[in-house]
Amino acid sequence: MDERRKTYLEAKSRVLKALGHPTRLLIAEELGQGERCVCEFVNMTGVDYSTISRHLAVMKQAGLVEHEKRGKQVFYRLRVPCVLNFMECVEEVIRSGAEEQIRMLKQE
Amino acid sequence: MDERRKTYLEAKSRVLKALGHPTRLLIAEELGQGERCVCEFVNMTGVDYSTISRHLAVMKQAGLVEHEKRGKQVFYRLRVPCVLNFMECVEEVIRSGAEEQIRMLKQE
DNA sequence: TTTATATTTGGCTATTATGCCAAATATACC
DNA sequence: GGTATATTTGGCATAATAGCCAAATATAAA
Repeated sequence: MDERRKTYLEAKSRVLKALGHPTRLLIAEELGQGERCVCEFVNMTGVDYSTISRHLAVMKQAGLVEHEKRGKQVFYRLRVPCVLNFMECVEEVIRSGAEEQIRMLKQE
Repeated sequence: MDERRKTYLEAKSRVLKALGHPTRLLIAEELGQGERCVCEFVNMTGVDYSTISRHLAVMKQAGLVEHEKRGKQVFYRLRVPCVLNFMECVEEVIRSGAEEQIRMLKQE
């Protein structure tokens, strides 16, 4: 496999990985509704500020979000909203997986 | 946050996480061209059979792939090909991230 | 039935990710 | 300036991932 493809696979998988955590996916989905401050994610999830802050850093690093400081608060937004379009297909994967499970159970 | 959403976020993030590794993403992309046996991924990547086998198990568990044994070989295929449609948007995230990096460099 | 090939699993180690607490920083408000 | 609020960072403990080797399993072929 050539080096270029390898590097590109790493970059692309970093983006997908940044969505591959329940809290970060929640953040992405919420940002789909518009910008949010860090505190809103803290309230919504009940996890520590420091944890949310680190999740946001992962998402920033992957290129998913950008932020802006206004007053005491920091507001985050989705840089590329098309990532939310993944969800329909992801849901299909889950449905299809569930059906498979059921089929397997019946067979045994 | 209600329990149902939490469970759903976990399922969805598991799917994205299963694509969030360079080797597994390569596997997904290759399967986009048609079914492949395990040995092909081993040859293509140079990583151990045992490692590829475990990556495939992660993808199976997430609902991304299914397999069929024929003779000595096991063939894998994508269960839900729409996951490959993510890539265009993922590439946009990367481009947009790169542009941001350049902008930041110029500012400093 | 022995042998060779393809794949998975057990076991281990090293690396990375997650999450908390406490401390640092930044900003508004008094 | 002092205080309160919002956020990030350092430090640490624990858990999860990734990858290898060796061994187990399955199947075909000799």
